[in-house]
Amino acid sequence: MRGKGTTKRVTITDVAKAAGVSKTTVSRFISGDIESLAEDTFKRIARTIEALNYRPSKLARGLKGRRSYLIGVVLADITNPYSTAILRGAEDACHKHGYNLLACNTDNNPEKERNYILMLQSHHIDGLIINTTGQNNTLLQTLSAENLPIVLVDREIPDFNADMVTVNNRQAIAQATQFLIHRGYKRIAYFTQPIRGISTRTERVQAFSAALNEAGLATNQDVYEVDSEEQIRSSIQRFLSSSEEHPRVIFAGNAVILLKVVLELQRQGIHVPREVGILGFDNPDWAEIVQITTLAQPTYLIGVQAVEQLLKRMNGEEEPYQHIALPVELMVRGSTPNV
Amino acid sequence: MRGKGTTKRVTITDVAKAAGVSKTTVSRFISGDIESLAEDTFKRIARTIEALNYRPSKLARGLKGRRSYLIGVVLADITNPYSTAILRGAEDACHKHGYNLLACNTDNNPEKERNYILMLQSHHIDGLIINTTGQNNTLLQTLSAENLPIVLVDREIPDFNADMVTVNNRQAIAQATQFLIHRGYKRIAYFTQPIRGISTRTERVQAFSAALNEAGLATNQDVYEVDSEEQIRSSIQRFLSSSEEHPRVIFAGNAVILLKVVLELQRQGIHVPREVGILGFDNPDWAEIVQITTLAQPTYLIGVQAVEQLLKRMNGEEEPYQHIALPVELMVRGSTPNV
DNA sequence: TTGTAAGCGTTATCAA
DNA sequence: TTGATAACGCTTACAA
Repeated sequence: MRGKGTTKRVTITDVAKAAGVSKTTVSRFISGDIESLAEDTFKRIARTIEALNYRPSKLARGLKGRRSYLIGVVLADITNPYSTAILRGAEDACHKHGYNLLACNTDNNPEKERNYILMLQSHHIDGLIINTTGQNNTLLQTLSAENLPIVLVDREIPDFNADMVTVNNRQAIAQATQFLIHRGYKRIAYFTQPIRGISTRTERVQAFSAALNEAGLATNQDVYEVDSEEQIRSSIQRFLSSSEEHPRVIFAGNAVILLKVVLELQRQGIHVPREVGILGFDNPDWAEIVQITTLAQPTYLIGVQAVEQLLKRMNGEEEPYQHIALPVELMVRGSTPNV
Repeated sequence: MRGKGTTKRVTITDVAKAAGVSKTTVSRFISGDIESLAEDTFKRIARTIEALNYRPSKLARGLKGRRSYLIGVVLADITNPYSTAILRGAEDACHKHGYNLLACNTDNNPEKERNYILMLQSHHIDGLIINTTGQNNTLLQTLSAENLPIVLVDREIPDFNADMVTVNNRQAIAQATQFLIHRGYKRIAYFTQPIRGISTRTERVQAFSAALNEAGLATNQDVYEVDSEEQIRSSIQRFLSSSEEHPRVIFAGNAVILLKVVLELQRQGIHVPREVGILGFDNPDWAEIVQITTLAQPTYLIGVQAVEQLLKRMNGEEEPYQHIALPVELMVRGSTPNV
């Protein structure tokens, strides 16, 4: 009973009474079990529901053991346009199927993540979409074993059996790196957020090194794990002063790093692309304005697919777990001219 | 029962049995009613809960009539950085208090909005935060009358009694307009998304006209309601060709319009700020990169405040409804030089 | 085609 | 300090 006065909710019992039938019959109506209802009864119930303005309680339905119509989404950072787009896609898909989304934000903090997972569990979510820190694998395993459908997005967990929706990071990185080499860049620096065992970041760095090796270019020394402005500033300086004799370019591992790098270059008055080129993973809307070459992920689609996959599992599909890898598109813009 | 095999959830009954006490006693433990528990009992229950890995069901608690620990957030567009930031703030505040957020996206579509509100109701949400289309006022009134705490963010509803968290649009617009005039601009065009009775948009346009009038400048003919790229293109042309003899500037009513306008100017090769200045309401992260003067809203704070206000109401606070108007900050950048 | 009654996991009331 | 028991609003065997 919130607030002051108490207005009680219209329940299935009210409808049953008013329509002169049993709760069961009304329940059948609600669940769409129409065939087993006399036409007359059907109409009467329909009218009554309309008149009383009745809305079945998903809460009560959920408790009884079927579905809560709730899907949990646990993301590392809601503010990141990448996450937002996923959220958006997932939300649309949910709405289409009568589900609601419980949105959680972990800030890449494993404890917060754990906390959220437990909260979601206590809400009896029907499925979980998670962009995980990778530090709560046991808990996730348990939930999965308890038959909670889980879809991992963006990041994988080794030896974890679950559906996954990601992009093909290796291929994307290879494509972009080769593109840069073809354009004539001799020194390529890869800037990433701290790797910390996060699969996506590891994969991208590895693919980057592999692509450089394959092209016979120096490797490894040009991977920078950065986070703070200070780190970014010093890394940029280190890279630029060590590569003065060559055409060079910075490859930013995601949109967050990309933004910070661009801002820092600007602050230092370093001209793009004359002094250094730039290419970014993720394609934030401003990349077009600033004319930055990017790898665009189908983020919206990732969200939609994750929900679709969840729904399949919730409906009892038994097929082996799938790893859906969606394609990434290279958007060539002005920040990476031929050199 | 989702999936295939069925693992049943650990319930309060299991704990009670294992600990050799009644459900009631365990319930007391859960609800933090510690004083009425013997120390021995307390410890035993604690151990049992730990051992069985028990998590109380918020669903069941919700049904029983207390709280669902769910707060609904209905936003016009989750992708808009403005909305995202609110979501982020609200999410943080919720988490702090053990609540979860049900995130909904209406695309400014009144029917979708109505749909969502009803869905949220059926989940027994404890409170609602809404950035409304303004077309479901009756429904909102009803819910409010049924004691659902509601907080309006960003947009108001005339004659609607509820708490509100917004920014002071009039003051912000006045400040920015005067700033532009002081800088020497003689023609100022205001670009807004279709107004359609949305309070925020109306207010901003009115404040804009008022500020121009006060300064003795021509008014009204320079307000453009735009949405599609086509409309933006033609409006820009109309404005520029009608103002050739004066220093001029475009005032974008929000971040969505700002982005579109900047892109369009770029496509047409129109130089900012030499040929036309730009100022935007909202302060997306890329505004710093492109050096655009903006009005920055404390979006994160809006989300936090909305939740705090909700919690107060849920805890029975009876004070008159409040309208919290947070300050906007003018971020002066390169797109509006002295002319 | 419809209804009865038990139960989902909690909390509230009343007794002990 | 503890416990029985009846709700909360719905679904689901099982009957009729």
